[in-house]
Amino acid sequence: MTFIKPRSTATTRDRLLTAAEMAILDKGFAATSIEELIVEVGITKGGFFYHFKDKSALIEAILERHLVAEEVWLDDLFASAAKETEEPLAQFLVFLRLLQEQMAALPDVHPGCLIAATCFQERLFTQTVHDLAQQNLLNWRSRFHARLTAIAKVDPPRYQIDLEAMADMLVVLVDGAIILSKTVREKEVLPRQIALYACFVAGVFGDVG
Amino acid sequence: MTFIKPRSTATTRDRLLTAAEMAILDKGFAATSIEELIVEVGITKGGFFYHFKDKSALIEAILERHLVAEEVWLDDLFASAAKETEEPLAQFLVFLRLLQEQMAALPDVHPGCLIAATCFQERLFTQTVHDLAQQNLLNWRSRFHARLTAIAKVDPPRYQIDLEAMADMLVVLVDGAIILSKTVREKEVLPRQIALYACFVAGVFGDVG
DNA sequence: TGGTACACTTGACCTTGGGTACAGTGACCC
DNA sequence: GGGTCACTGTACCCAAGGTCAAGTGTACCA
Repeated sequence: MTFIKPRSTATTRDRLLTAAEMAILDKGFAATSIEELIVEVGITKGGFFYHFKDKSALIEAILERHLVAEEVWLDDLFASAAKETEEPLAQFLVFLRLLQEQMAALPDVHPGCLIAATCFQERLFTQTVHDLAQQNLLNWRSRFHARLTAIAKVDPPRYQIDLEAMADMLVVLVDGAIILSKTVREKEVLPRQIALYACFVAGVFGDVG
Repeated sequence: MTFIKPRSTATTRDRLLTAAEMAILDKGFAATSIEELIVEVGITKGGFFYHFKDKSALIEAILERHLVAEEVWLDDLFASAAKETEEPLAQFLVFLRLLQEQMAALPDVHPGCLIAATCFQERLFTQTVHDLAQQNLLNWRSRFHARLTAIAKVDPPRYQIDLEAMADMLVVLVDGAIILSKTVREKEVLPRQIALYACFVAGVFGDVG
């Protein structure tokens, strides 16, 4: 009766993470039970707690993995943009266009932002989780801020502007657009906001007709 | 032993709503137990379920009350702005300034947006809750869109711009800024984003130096 | 004055789900 | 052939959501 699958090293843990990430983005952390995850992955409760000491450890691991993946993804987008042009403003606008295209290409409403999902569950998570989320957003902020500073050096802004707030604005727009998009069930919201942000940037630094 | 307080009509229900709203904004819906609410309000479990058939009914009621309060608050801000000037663009900019001031005056990081808190808990709530949230955001969208259209009639935009996206942008910015603000624990984020949005609006429609 | 509706209380009980504990067990590795 | 890894299986605890039925003081109304 005891059907034992071949030893699967880290695969089971990874499949657990993937199943959990999808379920959490889909319906939220609290609504995702350990039970359904182990059924999906095909292990038992003991197996789950062998990998993660509790539910919080699970979301910590998801966030960590997510952070790395997102970093790579952002790097790729920046690299693609850098291939097209060397001029900082043009490069940033290409990056925004790529970002917009990727968001528009998603089949459904954006599955949602893990950070935001954890943000409204304060007491449910450990400090580590909140620290990871913070680190992630600060990373976006500083990356965009560096770009904007580089742009401002070449193309000084037409009027006095808060570059740090402008860097934050993209982060904020993405998270906010996901909320609006999910709530009103319109997938165009996110790409449209990115496009509008690009307009803003172009209007501040460039000469738009 | 049975200590019976004077009949309190709707007060108990209202106190329950207030306690729940604060707790939910503070730590999330899932982390808020019925137990702690009834202790705070000083009733028993039976009393709770007398007022609300379940936890979902509680958040429905909170959202309903919130929707009304927010509407009044928005109306007041618009009315105050209308007192200062009649010109649509100037009026909207005054409104944004007032909004910014109110957000900056909050003692802490903004307690958070109920809509966003529900958005990432899809399966935990009833359809009614999501419909209420949707209605709320669509209300903001259409209000701001009406303002922007009025502005565009008097001061045509300097370049082709998507006014609906621009209306959404304010909604998106507020929700997104709350997330960023809560996550990185910087209360200035929200007022700064509103200020930046005002810059954007002024830059699109007005003549800024 | 008496009746009825309201706003609860009390307490017993059920279920789900997170979490613990621990003794196995097959596969793989040295 | 011994140890470790990656689990299984079982049994059990606790918190929290939720149900049910019977009771009780208060207020208002006829």
